[in-house]
Amino acid sequence: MDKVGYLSRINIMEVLPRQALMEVDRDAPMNVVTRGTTILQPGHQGDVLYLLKEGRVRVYKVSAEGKEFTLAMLGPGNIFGEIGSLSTGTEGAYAEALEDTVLCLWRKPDVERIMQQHPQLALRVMEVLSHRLKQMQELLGHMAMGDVRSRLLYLLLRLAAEFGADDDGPWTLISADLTHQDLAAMIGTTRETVSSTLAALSREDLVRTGRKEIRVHRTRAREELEARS
DNA sequence: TCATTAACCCCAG
DNA sequence: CTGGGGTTAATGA
Repeated sequence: MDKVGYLSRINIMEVLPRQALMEVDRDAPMNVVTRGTTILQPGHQGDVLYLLKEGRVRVYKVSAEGKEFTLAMLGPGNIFGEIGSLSTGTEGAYAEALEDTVLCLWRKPDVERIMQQHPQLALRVMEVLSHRLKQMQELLGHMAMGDVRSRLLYLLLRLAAEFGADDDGPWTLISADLTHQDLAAMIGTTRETVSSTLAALSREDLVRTGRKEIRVHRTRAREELEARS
């Protein structure tokens, strides 16, 4: 796919005409980072917006004791970074490339110029960010109130919605290549607890686990979450 | 209820 | 063979 073609698949870019996309492409050259690279660090995030074209990026914070908490997993089509007071939620966080990743680095003056010329883009950004905000608020509610069991169920449902592939009737396969360690970092618990909680959920036939793969029964899981909260 | 510790197995690199 | 990942059980906050 050509470079402009790539750009048009970035969610917020859908609203731009081709000519504007070419302009963005000129301003924000492609950039390849290898798996494991730290893209963002607390404190050092210049006025840059990153457009994620290929690969996966994990956004996380580190506690004083050194424990990591994952804020978001981003896939192709997403944006992240900060320009001035326009924040995508990465402030004070790390961003790490989970695989070899292709992204564009879009600087503040260029972003502002395009936005002034194409107000639809600004509106689109607002939509994307407010959707993200809503999700974070929902997540926050579940994190603050629930026990591990319901936090995990909620997380699995969200992952199923984002990375899920319906394969077997009501069962949804979460194809995000996540370890128990990763799941633990997303709900603020430990590997062992995730493991035994998954085993328990599996006994109740709410999830099915195999080597490196997790399937969720979406309707049953959702009912369970409603019932117990 | 859950974190922690620790011991174990499995498997891919 | 080594290290990462998954599982289970005991203990104690």
